[in-house]
Amino acid sequence: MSSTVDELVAQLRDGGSRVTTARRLVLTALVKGAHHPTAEELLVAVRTLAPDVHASTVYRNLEELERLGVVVHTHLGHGPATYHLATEAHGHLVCEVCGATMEAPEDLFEAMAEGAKRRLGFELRPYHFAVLGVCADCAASAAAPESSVG
Amino acid sequence: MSSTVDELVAQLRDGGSRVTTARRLVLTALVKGAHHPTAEELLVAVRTLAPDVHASTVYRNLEELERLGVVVHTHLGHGPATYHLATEAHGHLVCEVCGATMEAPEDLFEAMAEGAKRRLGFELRPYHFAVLGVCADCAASAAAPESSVG
DNA sequence: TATCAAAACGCGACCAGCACGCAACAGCGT
DNA sequence: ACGCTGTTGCGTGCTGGTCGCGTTTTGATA
Repeated sequence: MSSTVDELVAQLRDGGSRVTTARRLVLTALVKGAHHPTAEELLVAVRTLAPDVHASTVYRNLEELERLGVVVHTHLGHGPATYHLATEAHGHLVCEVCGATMEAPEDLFEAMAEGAKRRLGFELRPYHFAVLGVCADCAASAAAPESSVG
Repeated sequence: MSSTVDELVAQLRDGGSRVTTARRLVLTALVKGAHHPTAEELLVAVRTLAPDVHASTVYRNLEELERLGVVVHTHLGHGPATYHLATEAHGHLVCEVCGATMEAPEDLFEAMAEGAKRRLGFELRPYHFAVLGVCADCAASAAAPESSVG
């Protein structure tokens, strides 16, 4: 599932894009770094190896990579967007209370997708925005007497 | 279903908040105005009757109204948040291609909510972010030869 | 009806997240 | 090695929203 940097670089060339240091480092950070990096976090990672890379370069690279279908971005909440490889696309469940993020099982959306398609002709792409809710832990805390987090 | 301004004003007083001109006008705009107004659109509506109301006043009022559970906000896409009365809360389906917004049938989320609860202990609140996808019209256009929107 | 503390307001400054224009630079086909 | 053109660094700008501060307004009380 997880692509190598070289494979992604090949995708770039196939798409007619050039392969630059900054671009390769962005891909490396996406392949080897944390799970849901923001543009800012990617910038930091890139700068550990190439300190002069500018923020707008990272934004432009992410835009280009997204155009080529190499990466996708997802909104997990009110903060900045998070990025990951298109091959790792998946839905997200985010707890409104504690902010915990979990990957949604692939089939969780199936019944809803099928219903939307059949009843409305609407083809769900439920990966772009997270689905919010309350995680098991926070639901338990809310039921308990002392905690009313807010 | 749709509350009156007076009822909402009563909710404000119950919550310990004062009732000001700006606040009443925000509520009026929410009750009588378009379906998914942004803060900016609410500001414009308010200003038709009270031209000197400041943007930050509208933002602060919406924040306070949300804290009191009178209104909720929803993100329909990458743009500004949209607001509506808490009594009218519902899920949204937004077309990634043409931007069309539709209200999701209440039961569309049922199977998914039940699955998330049973398998992950996660209580879905699927109203805060829209669920994206491709609407029937755009799906038809994409299938047709000439169009490949992007 | 007058008083007054606290809530809300107007205003401007500020912030995050990101887009853009431009000149210099660098990838890569030749 | 050359040159075309995509990419970069840098600054500047934009949108959507927040914050601090001094003034005004609300509404409980006298």
